[in-house]
Order: sequence, then C-alpha cells, then structure tokens
Amino acid sequence: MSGRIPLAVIAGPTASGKTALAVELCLRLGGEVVCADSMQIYKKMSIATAKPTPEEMKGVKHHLVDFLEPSESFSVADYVLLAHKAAADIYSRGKLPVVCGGTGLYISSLTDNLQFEKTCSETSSRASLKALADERGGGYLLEILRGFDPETAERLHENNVSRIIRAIEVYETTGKTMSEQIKNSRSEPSPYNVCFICLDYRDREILYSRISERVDKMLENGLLEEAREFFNDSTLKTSRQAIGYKELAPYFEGTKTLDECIESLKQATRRYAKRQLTWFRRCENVNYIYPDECGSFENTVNEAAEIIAGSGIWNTGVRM
RNA sequence: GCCUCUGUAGCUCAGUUGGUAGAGCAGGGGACUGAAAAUCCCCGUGUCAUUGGUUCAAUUCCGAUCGGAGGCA
Repeated sequence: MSGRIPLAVIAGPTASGKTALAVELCLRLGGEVVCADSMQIYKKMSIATAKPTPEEMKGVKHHLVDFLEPSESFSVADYVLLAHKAAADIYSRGKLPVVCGGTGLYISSLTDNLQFEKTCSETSSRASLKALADERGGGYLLEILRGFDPETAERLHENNVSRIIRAIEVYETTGKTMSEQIKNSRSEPSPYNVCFICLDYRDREILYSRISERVDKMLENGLLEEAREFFNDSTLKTSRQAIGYKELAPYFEGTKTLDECIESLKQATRRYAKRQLTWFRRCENVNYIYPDECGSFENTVNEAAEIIAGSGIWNTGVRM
C-alpha cells in the first residue's frame, strides 16, 4: 500500500475487554500496545484504572502507560506528540502499533492527526475567568466569547463554563479564535492506515454487570488504600478526577457509608461507559465486535484478527 | 376469621372533586479540538393489579377476586 503507517485501534467502553484483546492480537500479529487512556498514563493509580499488570501484558511491550507522576499535568496535545512517536518507533522495528484505550478524544486526535498550536495549555487568566463566571454566570462569559468568536459561542451552552473559558483562552493566547483553530487543526492528512475496532455489547446489562464485578474486584485488590492516598493529596489535579477516587471521598469524610460510595462508583462508571460509546458511535469506519455474541474470548480474538487481516493494513499473516 | 390501609413508569411515590397521568431516582440519547475517567445538553405511554357494575365517559366511584402491609381475635 502507501507509505503510511499501519495502526490498529482497539477501542470500547470501560470493562469491555480491550486490554486482553489488544495483548492477544499483539502476540499473534507481532505488535506492541500504545495506550490511549488518559488515566493509565499515570504512575501509581494502578487499581482504579485497571492498568494491565505484568502478567496481563504477557511480555508484550506497552507504551505510554505508567510513566507520568500523578502531580503532573497532561493534555491531548502532549498525548498526540508522544503517541505519534511511539507508533513510528514500533513500526520502524517491523511491528504493528496497536492503540488500545477508552479515551475517545485521544484516539480521534491521533488517528485524524489533529494539529495543535504551540501555546501552553493553561493560562494565567483561567482562574480569573472562572471567578467571573461564578460571579456573573456562564451566560456573561458566553457573550464575551460571542464578541470575537460567534461561531463557537453559538455551539456552546452557557452552562458549559469550562469550554467557554477554554475558547476565550485560546483567543487571548494565540490571537486566533477557537473556530479558526479547529479548521487549522485538520490541515495535515493522517499518516496512518487505520483499522478501527470497537468493542460493544448487544446486551448493555452484560457490560454493566462486568463493571459491577470489576469494581468489586478492585476493592478486593486494595482500591480503598489507593484512593485514600489520593484523597489525602490535594495537589493532584488531573489524576484526582479518576473514577474510583472521588466517589470514595464521602466515605473518608464520614458523610456516606462505604456501600453508598461503592454504588455511586459503579454508577459513575456506567455513565462513563455510556459516554465512551457515544463518542465511538460517531467515529467513521468503525468495525464493531460484540463479545457477548462471540461465545468465547478465543472467538473474539479471531474475529478481530480477521478484521485486521481483511483491512489489509498488516500483511505478515495471521499466526494461529 | 374479622377490621383498616394499600396495589399507578425498572424503583420510591404524587395525582386526577370522573374526561386514560407526572415527579425524584434508575435508565436512554446527544455534544465534545490543550482538565476528556473531565465538562455540558436533551428525553417520561405506563394493560393506573384483575374483573364485574354505575356512567355519555372509570385509573378515579361501588362490588368481587388476587397480591402486599398493619391491627384485633
């Protein structure tokens, strides 16, 4: 084919079985995993993020997992830079990059090769804009934005303060509006031949019971201790947002029982899974695999391997 | 066995002085360009337990039946 880099993507909601599938595919096809998970990138945070253990990795090399301090901030732009590098590196060694994760924004930005300006991600005015929003409401900020970027203002809801602030920030720091930025971001064609696979369940209930079981297992594995550590450290910004920590905070504070917190943790995970599915649903050229229809993990892997073989992005043949 | 209360959305319940019904939670759908496991938007038809009766009209009133809760024996 062309000189483009082959890229297999294994996406899907949390607890759908992405990790095991990606590892198995790497073993069969000669690949390495590039993580596309906004939380597994952090060190520690192992239980809550269901980070693959060394046993689960089965010797397959994983990139962009477990390398950042939880105190460090990170962004899509950072991710895309590192992921492009990892994919190129893997391919240069004759192997297939297999992107695996549930962060839709990261995946789409990578596969679509979005270009980001070289501005810093967080500006000094963010705090004052936030204060302004608290004082005068999101609608006030939205009108400010409308003054120079009516296009973006039109599509943002006044309650979505963080998006409004970001759009104002972009204009203040780069002199370009958010809508221009978005147009410019698509200037470069994708360097990849992508084969996009998304896991989903025909029966949503099955996914939800998997989530429930997984949360119970996390608790057995020591989620409480891990969460307490993060609860006590208020300097953590991004990493503290992880599902599994904030939901347990009321228990540590003594305002809710442990059972109540576990229930809301499960619910938060369900809602997250739903948002993930919404994101992937609108992606183009997605091949869906439904594990609950495959009958076995073996069949799921076979189906994925066939899809990749059929896509023609990788020609070393399927080794069974 | 008798008496009282009760049966409405997946759950907890409201309501209709008779004109086929609505909240919370659960759940579903959507958006998404530097915090994204974040942030935000939208969505309520259900044999009103069953079955007879009264009525132009019954989920609403009356009777019976079947569930459930409580009280008296």
